[in-house]
Amino acid sequence: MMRADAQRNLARVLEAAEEVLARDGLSAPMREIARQAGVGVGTIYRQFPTKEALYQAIVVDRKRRLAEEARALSTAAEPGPAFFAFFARVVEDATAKKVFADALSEAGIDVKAATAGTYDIRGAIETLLTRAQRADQVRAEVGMPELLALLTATCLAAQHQGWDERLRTSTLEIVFNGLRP
Amino acid sequence: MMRADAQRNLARVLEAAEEVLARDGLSAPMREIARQAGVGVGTIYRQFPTKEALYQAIVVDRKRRLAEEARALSTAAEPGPAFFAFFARVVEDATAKKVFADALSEAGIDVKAATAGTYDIRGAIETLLTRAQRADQVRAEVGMPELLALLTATCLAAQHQGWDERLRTSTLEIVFNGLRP
Amino acid sequence: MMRADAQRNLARVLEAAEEVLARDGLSAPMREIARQAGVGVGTIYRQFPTKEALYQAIVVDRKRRLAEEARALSTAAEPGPAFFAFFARVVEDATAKKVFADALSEAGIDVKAATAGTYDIRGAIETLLTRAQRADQVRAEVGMPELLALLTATCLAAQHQGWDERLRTSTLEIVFNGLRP
Amino acid sequence: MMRADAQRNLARVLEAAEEVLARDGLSAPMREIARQAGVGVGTIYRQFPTKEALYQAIVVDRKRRLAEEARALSTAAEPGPAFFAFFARVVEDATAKKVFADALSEAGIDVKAATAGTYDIRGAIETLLTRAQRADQVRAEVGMPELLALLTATCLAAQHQGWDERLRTSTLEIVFNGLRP
DNA sequence: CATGAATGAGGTTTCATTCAT
DNA sequence: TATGAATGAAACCTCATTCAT
Repeated sequence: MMRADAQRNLARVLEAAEEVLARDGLSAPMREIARQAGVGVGTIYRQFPTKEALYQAIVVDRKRRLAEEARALSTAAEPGPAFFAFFARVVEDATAKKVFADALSEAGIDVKAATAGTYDIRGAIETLLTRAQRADQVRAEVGMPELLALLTATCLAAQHQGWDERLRTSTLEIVFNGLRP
Repeated sequence: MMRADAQRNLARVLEAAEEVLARDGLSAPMREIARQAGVGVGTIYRQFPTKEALYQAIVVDRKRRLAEEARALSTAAEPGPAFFAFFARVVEDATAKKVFADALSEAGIDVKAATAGTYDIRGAIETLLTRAQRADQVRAEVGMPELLALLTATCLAAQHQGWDERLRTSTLEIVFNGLRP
Repeated sequence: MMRADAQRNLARVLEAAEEVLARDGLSAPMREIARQAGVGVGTIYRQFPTKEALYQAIVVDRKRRLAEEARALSTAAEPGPAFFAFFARVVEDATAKKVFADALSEAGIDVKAATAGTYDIRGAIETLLTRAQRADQVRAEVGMPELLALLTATCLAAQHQGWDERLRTSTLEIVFNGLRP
Repeated sequence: MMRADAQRNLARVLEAAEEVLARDGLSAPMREIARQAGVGVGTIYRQFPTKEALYQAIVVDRKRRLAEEARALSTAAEPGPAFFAFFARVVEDATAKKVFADALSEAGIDVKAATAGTYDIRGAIETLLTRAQRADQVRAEVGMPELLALLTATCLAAQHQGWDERLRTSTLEIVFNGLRP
């Protein structure tokens, strides 16, 4: 009973935090997050000892979903479309729900440390890349650093500038052109 | 006579603000900027009535330099290399000196309004693009929205993740490949 | 349960504010009020979003007490003494506890708006006046504007100059002579 | 030449200070006074070492004018009308040009000390009072303390509430009735 | 265990005063 | 001598965090 309650509270807090922080920026008050979640601030602090910890949790949560999507596509029949679909999906996600990558970078939080060991998002993405390259759908000289750099870049800009679907599609088309052999 | 002093102080303040804000983010205390500039906080507030105003001034200053570079390249003999050199230069700039585009977006500052009318950075970039397209060095379907989106994206990521020269070069190569016909 | 604590704190804040502001004027630091009340500054700001709001609250509180006194006397057997007793009482109050009418005027606070609808102090005073005039204890040509003007005048001066009881009595005697038929 | 300049500057500063402080209250910035006077703040500080000193100077100036008026009326043929005319004149003055008596009280400035020895405003007023009493136009039991209390009271209220001529006349009529035998 | 009132350090901003020009 | 830029203390106010209820 209690565990169910706690679980639901945690989910509500994460959801509220994601929404509020996306809307009002990293400096949004904890009060506002609590209000949005319909709980007291103390309830948040029970789960997350610090505001930073709450941010980390959001990122971890998002990375978890990202890793799931990557893994789901890593066994697709067609490696090329799977790879580009994942890329497009991530950017779309960033536009709609925000990733906070920038905010987190700015806050000096070490995201890698927080997610290490929990699940292997990097490995999942690498699988998508390698398979696409083996299928000759992505140029061989594209490495993980470049891929992550491009992913981050498009996510950040999509989020910051609020790319609409049209702009997102046409811009990604250029990037995809650059990735293809 | 005092004017010279004021001018020098203003320059020092802008320089210090750029450095401190790049280092500590948008939430860096004004005190720190003042200390870095070697002036009192009141001196900053005399020139910039608000923290936001200071940010705007930095962005305006940076845009001015950008516009100058764009214009300088807009009459180059080879439009293609000029275009890509400008792109690379902007991203390099973002890595080294920061642009604060993200911070400014987050703060809800309308950068366009602040720079409108002073100089035409957009026009200067458009000239570069058009000339490169006429020289068949850039695909015809690339428009200003896509170009600005890609510029913003790479600048943001380069700044956030601290791209080194190697990563910058290889990543931009992919983007440039995408832009070329 | 916490409500009781908050209520007591609110009372302490109002009391402290009244005392400190009466002593040090409108420019007394909030810190001093907080110290006097034995709370943190944040506690005051939780109840009163702004310094002005705190002032308003004090005035409203004082007006409430004034209205109560006026109403209590409005059914007295002898309308004349009741009227003059009220007048004297208000001035005595101003001397002892301050009314801040001046401070509030200076701050540009619309006191009437703040108290309107809550209780009818003006009506209560008008009743006292009308009854005293019907009993032929106050000249017929005295209207509410003149009465309020005289009340304000004596309160302000009593507060500013710190009238002692002797001066208050003798000065009011002159004013009362002027009000009597 | 210089002396003439300085004299004119001093007058301009005093006038500007009176206007600005009357309009914006005691907390008006020195900058604003300087701007209104058309001089730099340094020029004010050359004449008045401190803001308080400037206030004092304004009060002294006003008292000087008041004393002049009192003396001018102290030899009038009819002591009664002279006395009441002076009273009315002072209140009218307070309405139009403000006296800052309250502001000065609030600032804790000892006005008496500042004016002592320079001219005898108190003596001039006392002469008016005594002559009016000898002419049986003012009640004998009215003393200087009561008179000054009433003057201050009406001036303060007139200033604070912005008495129009009508209210001023009718209210003073009541006070004058109280002063008459 | 959840709540939200209280805390108080620290942020932005103002302004009396000084002093180089 | 007049100016106004610079100073920096101190004001108001916010908000992460704690803790009594």
